[in-house]
Amino acid sequence: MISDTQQISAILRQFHFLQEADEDFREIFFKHATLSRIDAPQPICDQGTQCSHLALVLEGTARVYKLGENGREITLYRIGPGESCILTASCIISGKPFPAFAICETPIEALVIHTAEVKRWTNQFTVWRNYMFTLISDRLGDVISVVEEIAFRRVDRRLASYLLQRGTSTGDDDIKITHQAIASDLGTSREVVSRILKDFEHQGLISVARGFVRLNDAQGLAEKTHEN
Amino acid sequence: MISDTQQISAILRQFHFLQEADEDFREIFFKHATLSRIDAPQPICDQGTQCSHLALVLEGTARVYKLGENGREITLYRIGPGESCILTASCIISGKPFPAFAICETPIEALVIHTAEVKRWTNQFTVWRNYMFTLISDRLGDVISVVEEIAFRRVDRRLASYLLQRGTSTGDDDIKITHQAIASDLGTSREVVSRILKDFEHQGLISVARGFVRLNDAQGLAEKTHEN
DNA sequence: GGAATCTCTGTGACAATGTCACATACACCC
DNA sequence: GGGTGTATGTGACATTGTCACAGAGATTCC
Repeated sequence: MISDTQQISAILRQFHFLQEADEDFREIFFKHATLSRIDAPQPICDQGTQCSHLALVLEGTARVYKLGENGREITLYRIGPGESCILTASCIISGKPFPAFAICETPIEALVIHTAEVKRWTNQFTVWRNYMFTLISDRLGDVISVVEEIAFRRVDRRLASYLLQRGTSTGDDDIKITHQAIASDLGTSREVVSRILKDFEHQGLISVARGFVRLNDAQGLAEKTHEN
Repeated sequence: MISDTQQISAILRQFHFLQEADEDFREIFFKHATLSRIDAPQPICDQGTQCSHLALVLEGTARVYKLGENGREITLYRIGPGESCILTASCIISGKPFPAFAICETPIEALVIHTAEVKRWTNQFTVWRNYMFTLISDRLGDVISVVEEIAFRRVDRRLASYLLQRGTSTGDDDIKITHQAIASDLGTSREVVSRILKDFEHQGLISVARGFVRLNDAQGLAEKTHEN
């Protein structure tokens, strides 16, 4: 139950579908939503488990990933403010177990809604239903993009894209991350990442140090993303 | 508009959700559904196009795949009898362009429903809505499996699994397929497939000839799927 | 029948990527 | 300062992808 006016208006700003909702639905929504905090780093969903709640993220990010037999990982997508773990939703609706792992990357503040409500609203409210459909469609698109990336693009180009994206998203040219973490995002191994980073460094595009990467020549890096 | 009683009962047998539907929805469904035939091989949806119809497949199969810059392909999933192109549905709902290619593999007989109806039913009928959600969830699961496969499993093991599956699905030990087609399904290149098939042949597991593969030792092939 | 022309498969060389074992370097704690 | 983690570097080798081109069936056309 959420009643703080300030909180409610903050939530409305994040979740666009609530703005379009009528009073009826909003009332029910805030009545059943619970504000919850999760500390990072911490697993949220484990592969093969059933989901009992849906989380709408207000603050912080979570990472949804697959784990390979050999211990390698690959990130399927991230969930940030204004988004929601649709895989959870998908599991709720289809009743299937969660097919991946989800982990809290930064402390998360989220609205938590019980499975039963999610189901009820899906049948009852068009606004909510559309929100759910859009989420699932978007994630399907995300995952298809991941397939495309790993199936067809060379690792060095993907790494270049990755660094640029990480750089601009933080607004900074210093990226605080380990080689292992990059490898886990891209679905490759640490050694490969180290090798390519060293290459980029020799070419003067970046500087690497323990735990971070600095972009020196974003322009040059951008060229690496498409052709050799 | 579909009115032939025989046809209707055949359709009911294929699409489980229609059996659970009330008379109301069924009537509307058959009123707006059109029976359509597509000859193979023929592209159905092209990447980047908008979808104007949703197809529920009665007979035949279609393949949904991604195309890489270098001309390589990878199959995301197939659509068979009783299924439907959910990517289309997803696009219809989110209004986004189709993010892949779809092609007719065998002659297809399908029920075609216009976008407007799909949207209307989704808001109006619980049965239909659930059908749509289940489809999207299932496909999301399929695509996630593809990610797992290409990210973590070795090609030889995937190929062994592929052959076994192809074999049992036809009920025959002779699989009529070219190396290129296998490569396109697995998202690798023809040369790699040829190499591994030759390996398998030397080990007495299969026989290969122009345009087909014969399984000689399914047991041995099954062992190849998990460990060296 | 035989030549021309497809499509399909085979092959070797090499580049890119993944794996393994182990060395080295840095950070932090006591 | 030494010990203990964690992060990175490196070389050897296996797997996979790419390229260029060679043959081997199949088909068509004369």
